[in-house]
Amino acid sequence: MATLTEIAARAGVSVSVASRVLNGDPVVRVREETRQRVLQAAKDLNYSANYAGRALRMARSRALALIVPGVSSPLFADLLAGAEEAADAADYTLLIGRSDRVIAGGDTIRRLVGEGRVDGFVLQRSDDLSDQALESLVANDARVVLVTSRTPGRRGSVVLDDVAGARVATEHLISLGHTRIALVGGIPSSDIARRREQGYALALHDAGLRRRESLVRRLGYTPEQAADAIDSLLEGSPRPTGIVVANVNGAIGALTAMRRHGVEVPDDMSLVAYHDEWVAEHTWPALTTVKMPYYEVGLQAVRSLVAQLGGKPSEDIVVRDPPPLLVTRSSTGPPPG
Amino acid sequence: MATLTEIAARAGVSVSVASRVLNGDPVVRVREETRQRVLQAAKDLNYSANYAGRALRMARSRALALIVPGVSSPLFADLLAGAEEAADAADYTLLIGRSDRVIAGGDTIRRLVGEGRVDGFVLQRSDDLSDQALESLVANDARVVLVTSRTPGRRGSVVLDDVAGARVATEHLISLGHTRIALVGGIPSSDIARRREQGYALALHDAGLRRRESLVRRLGYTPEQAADAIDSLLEGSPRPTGIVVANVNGAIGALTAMRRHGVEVPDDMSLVAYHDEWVAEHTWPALTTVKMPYYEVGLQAVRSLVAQLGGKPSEDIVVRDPPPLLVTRSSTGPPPG
DNA sequence: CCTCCCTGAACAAACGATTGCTCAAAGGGG
DNA sequence: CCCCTTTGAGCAATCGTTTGTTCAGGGAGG
Repeated sequence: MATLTEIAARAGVSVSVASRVLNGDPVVRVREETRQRVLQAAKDLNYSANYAGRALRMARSRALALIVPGVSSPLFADLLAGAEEAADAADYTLLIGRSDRVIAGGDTIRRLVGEGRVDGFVLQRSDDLSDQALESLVANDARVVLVTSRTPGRRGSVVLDDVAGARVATEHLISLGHTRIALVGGIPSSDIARRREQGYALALHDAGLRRRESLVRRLGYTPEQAADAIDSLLEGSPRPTGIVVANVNGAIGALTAMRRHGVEVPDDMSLVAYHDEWVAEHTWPALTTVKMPYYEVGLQAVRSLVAQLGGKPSEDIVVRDPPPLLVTRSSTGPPPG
Repeated sequence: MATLTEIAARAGVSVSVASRVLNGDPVVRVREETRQRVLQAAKDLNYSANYAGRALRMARSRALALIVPGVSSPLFADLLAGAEEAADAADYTLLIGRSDRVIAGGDTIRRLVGEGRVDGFVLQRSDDLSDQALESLVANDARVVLVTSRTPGRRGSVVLDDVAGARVATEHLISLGHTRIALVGGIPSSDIARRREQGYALALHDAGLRRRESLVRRLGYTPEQAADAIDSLLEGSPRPTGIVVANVNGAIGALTAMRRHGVEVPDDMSLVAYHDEWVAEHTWPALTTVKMPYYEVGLQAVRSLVAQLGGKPSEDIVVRDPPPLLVTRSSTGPPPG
């Protein structure tokens, strides 16, 4: 908790010299010996610049917020790791907030930007954060980058290549010989869900397979919603032999539902999930998944935000590198018969 | 981004009056009409006090950090929710940090306190955060409250009632008629693991059952470590008929291992896990668990920290309310035969 | 010897909010 | 009519940094 004044006193210089030396100000003109004295004093007193003083003077907090719907997913852990990496590299502090608190009227987030605690934020929308609520957040002059999801009319986003990811999942089933392939997808109002469905459709089309509306469900990504989708698919006819579940949490609910129906996976029916997380390895049967590059999304999002703060125009990025990775486990196999 | 100066100008008063009115300073003496003008001006301009200015003057950031080993567990989500609740109530902003970054030499955390960005923090140690590293963190005059785990010689902690929780798990198996009950526990150097083992031992003792060292494994909480523990337990003799796994992640690995050995759960062997999270409902079979009050730990930890910042002495709390809750699902049943 | 320029460093003004003091005007009591 | 108290509000210092500007001294060139 040493102040710059104390450093200066100990080094026998003025605060301005101390400041310039410690910040490596290119304008500085000091004797090497003086410079060393300042550096030594700072080290002795374990100095680090008081955040409030600096932020006040600079009108910049050098902090960024990562605001997400839920904090408890391994997917989020990857996103966070990437974001932290980029924030560290740019010498920003990264704060974490939950977007449901934005909705809940908790003004945590609003205060974060309103009080100038952060210079900008990376926002992963939850499906129930309305466009309007979003805009009210963004109304302040804080800079924003959206991740995984986009909003028409708003620039600044980093998203996964959902089309390619869903395509990889679908093509895996096709290559195993499946022809009746169902999709358990997200709600149609979500741009993410639409992109994934598009990838699914493209894969079918390229393989010369017919896309049947009766094999598509658009209920949502929770285990319960996916279970409902499975119930309904199993009642229909013809039954699919392979299912693409557009989210790993949904796939877990799907497995439960299929077990309830006495459907053996993968002997009776194959299941491939979009997204990979550790629990996929421990379900029964272990889930075949498509791993998407969340780490890179976090990384690029923060980089893009920092660039924006530096005055660069905002950009819309699709992360294609690394490409979606098929992780083959035990939930997929050739169709029965 | 309106400043106090702008508010004052708009209301036709001095900044000092504006400040006092907006902060409800009891010393203030203003005409009601003047007061209203200030309030109105603040509302018109959507004023919120600049954080840096206030923090500088007050030498307080009114921010707290919650520092945890990993961010991707539903258990953490509960802890976080409680902490946020308490922080909001006390009008503090809550930041989140990862303790592995403390170790990794990333000085994110050190900066958090060194630069005065936070007034104190709640720390959940990871097992590999050495006492020494901990002390170096705490060396600064920032206040700290430890959660879930304790360190001898350091005051200020909030922990679960691990003894009671492990006891509930064990007693559940006892009440089903099991007599050969194994424990898959954590590493002995952890105080958490020791308390859970103690609860297990107490339950056996109270039921008049013999505690056999050959039925205890102390490898750790990851799925892999628990799987190893199961492998070794199944080779031994006599085989247990019921197993307490001292962590839900471990239980998932245990299920995988038991399936590999052809052991039917719960017909051949019962499994009860310490900690409840949503995935426990979707494993096969669904896991019987003991739910622990993580939310309250977060709540109490922040409350205690805030009290400490207010000058109160630090305290060591064991959260006993609500008590451990047995969630019965499908992984437990009477012993075979 | 005078002037000019460079070096090395200090001065001082912000940034926005808080808070102890001061101060003018009004009101009341003697 | 004068003095004292109370009311209502403004003044100004301060927190720790950054940064544009000033300034003293010394050396070099004319």
